[in-house]
Amino acid sequence: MRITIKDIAERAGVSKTTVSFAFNEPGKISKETYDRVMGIAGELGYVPDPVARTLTTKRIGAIGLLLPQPIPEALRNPYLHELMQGIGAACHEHDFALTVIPPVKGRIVEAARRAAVDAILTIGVGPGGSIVDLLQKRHVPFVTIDGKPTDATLNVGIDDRAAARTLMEFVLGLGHRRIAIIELQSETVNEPEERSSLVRDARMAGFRDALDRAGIDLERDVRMHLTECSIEGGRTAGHELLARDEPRPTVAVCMSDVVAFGFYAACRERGIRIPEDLSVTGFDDVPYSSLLSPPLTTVRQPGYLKGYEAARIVLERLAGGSPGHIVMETELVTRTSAAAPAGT
Amino acid sequence: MRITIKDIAERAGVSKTTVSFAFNEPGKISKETYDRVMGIAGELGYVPDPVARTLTTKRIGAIGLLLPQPIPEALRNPYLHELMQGIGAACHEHDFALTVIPPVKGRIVEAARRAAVDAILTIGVGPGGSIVDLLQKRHVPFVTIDGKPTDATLNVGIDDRAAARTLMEFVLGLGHRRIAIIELQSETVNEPEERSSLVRDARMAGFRDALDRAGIDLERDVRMHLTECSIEGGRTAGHELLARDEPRPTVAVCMSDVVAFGFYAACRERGIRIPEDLSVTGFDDVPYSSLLSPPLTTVRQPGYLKGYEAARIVLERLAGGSPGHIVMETELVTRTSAAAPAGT
DNA sequence: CTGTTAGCGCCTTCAA
DNA sequence: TTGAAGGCGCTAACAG
Repeated sequence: MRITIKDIAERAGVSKTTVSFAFNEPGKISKETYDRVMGIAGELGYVPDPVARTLTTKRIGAIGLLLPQPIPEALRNPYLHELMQGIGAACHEHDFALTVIPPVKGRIVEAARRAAVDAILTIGVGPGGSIVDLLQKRHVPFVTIDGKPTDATLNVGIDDRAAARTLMEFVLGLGHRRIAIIELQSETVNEPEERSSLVRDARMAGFRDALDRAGIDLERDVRMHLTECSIEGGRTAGHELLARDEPRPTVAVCMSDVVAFGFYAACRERGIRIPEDLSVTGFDDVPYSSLLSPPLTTVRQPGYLKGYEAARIVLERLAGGSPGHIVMETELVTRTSAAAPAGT
Repeated sequence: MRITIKDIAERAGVSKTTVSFAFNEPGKISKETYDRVMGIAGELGYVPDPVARTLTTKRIGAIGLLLPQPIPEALRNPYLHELMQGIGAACHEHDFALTVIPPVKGRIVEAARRAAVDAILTIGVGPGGSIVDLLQKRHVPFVTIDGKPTDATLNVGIDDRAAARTLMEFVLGLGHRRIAIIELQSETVNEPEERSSLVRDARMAGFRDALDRAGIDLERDVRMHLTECSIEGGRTAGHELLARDEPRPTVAVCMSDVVAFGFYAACRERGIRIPEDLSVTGFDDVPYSSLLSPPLTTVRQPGYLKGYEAARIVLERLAGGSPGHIVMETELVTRTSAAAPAGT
């Protein structure tokens, strides 16, 4: 049997209220009672139960991060680490913990239903989903990251489409015409309706914008590869692409830096030089992108800041405020992994 | 006002129990009542409160990971990402969430005190600490990762000392005599008593074992650099070390891969070639270590598996089992970042 | 199959 | 400064 506030009260010959005060508002009781109560609490090893406490205070001290995939998969993407660091920074300011919430039995709504947190951050969730509906019912303030800004959903994001277009324009400007796009496949865990990836769709639209203008038909002239968002995913895609007999693309446009990393590995394993034999680009600009050889040409987006701002405004909401959407800047970072195609 | 089980019960003309059954054990009530109850719940937007539920079920569905530092700092080390992926895999099997718990006001005990979780994993906490004491009082099962196995604390770890010795022996075998060790500095957030780093101490002991045998005095002949465990920390240490006038060390032995990554950056910025001008070694063998150029010589330890096993056994404990300590294997991974010193 | 009655452990009015 | 009583929202016996 755990020892409770009642035990301490009895042993100290005071009421539960007094014990509660001792722990929460020591100023309200005399030093003598305080000492006596705390002394006994120490002896008996009493620690107030955080859950019971939450039931009345309505604060559990944690903000939830709703993941579209199981934790191991999700954490393979260093971009998420950036996001989490930013969220962690905001948590630090408010002494909050960060609860990472994976789908339950493949269902993200179910996870949202049972999450014991004060506020929630979602990744890539659209406004139409049942998650939004649920969170509203629960009265848990939430903010979407890389979602879709609407009246009903507060969002922190970037203009993925414009950023993707800029990147593709740069690639085209280099002279590339045989292009491969390494696209992110949807998580397999969610229900079909929730499964569309807003980010992927927006980036594809941006690519298409640039391609269209250059007179290139995405469906016909561009080689598409679907892959998991991880080093291994990129590596596999790289091998698949490089193993083909057809004329090799001159550039691999990866939808995420981490995928490009895997691509690097595949290239090395096959003796393909970057960028001499093949140009590679990424998206995100995580710290490793500048460490690899050659440094990766990519689109920088402020992952840390996105996480920080998202957490900050969801906490602001929790406190009764009404912050607005946030759109952040991106920047094309040209390094040496992408060059003009050979024979130009 | 939130809507509660009571509202549903009244509206449906049944007792709270029935509503509870509808949500938890639908088999125990008739289909008709079930439909009626759920219909009303749907209309009114009722979602059972996870916290209230926890008060009686004694299960909140989350396992806590107690961090010795604020989240942003801690997450700068990719080794932690590995650990978390493993923990996440175990969470997945049990439909648990993972609550990352940073120190509260610089105090890790305080964080442990208020964490609303079913079980706890700690990183690098010794058995003597107040944390262990507290967790025992709270009756929260816990397992230490990279801690110290004792009767009172279940631990999952490796033999850091032996691994470090093996690494240093390898370095010495290569012929290096001017050695620099890039050591991890303690987190600054914790109270002095909690601040010692078991891992760092064990690895230093291992280095010393090897050095002693080679007749090298660690205090006198080895250059020590303290640094934060991050890319930036390694980069800073690298610049400090390389900026000196004295004869440059021929090898930099980093206590963590991520520090070595930063060292790579510093070397590149100064035009120092690895390993021609300077050998570099790491510790952990995270995925990026084999992607960088040159691939990093390091000690592999199974981060993912450690996380997985730690979470698995703490959950086993939660379920009433009595698992034992786990010691995992390490392996020296010799790649090309370390070679014989120039002029050998 | 359904309802009644008790708590779970704590905080918080309101009085004293 | 302290105490008594009530309630937070839910589940868990135990009846019926």
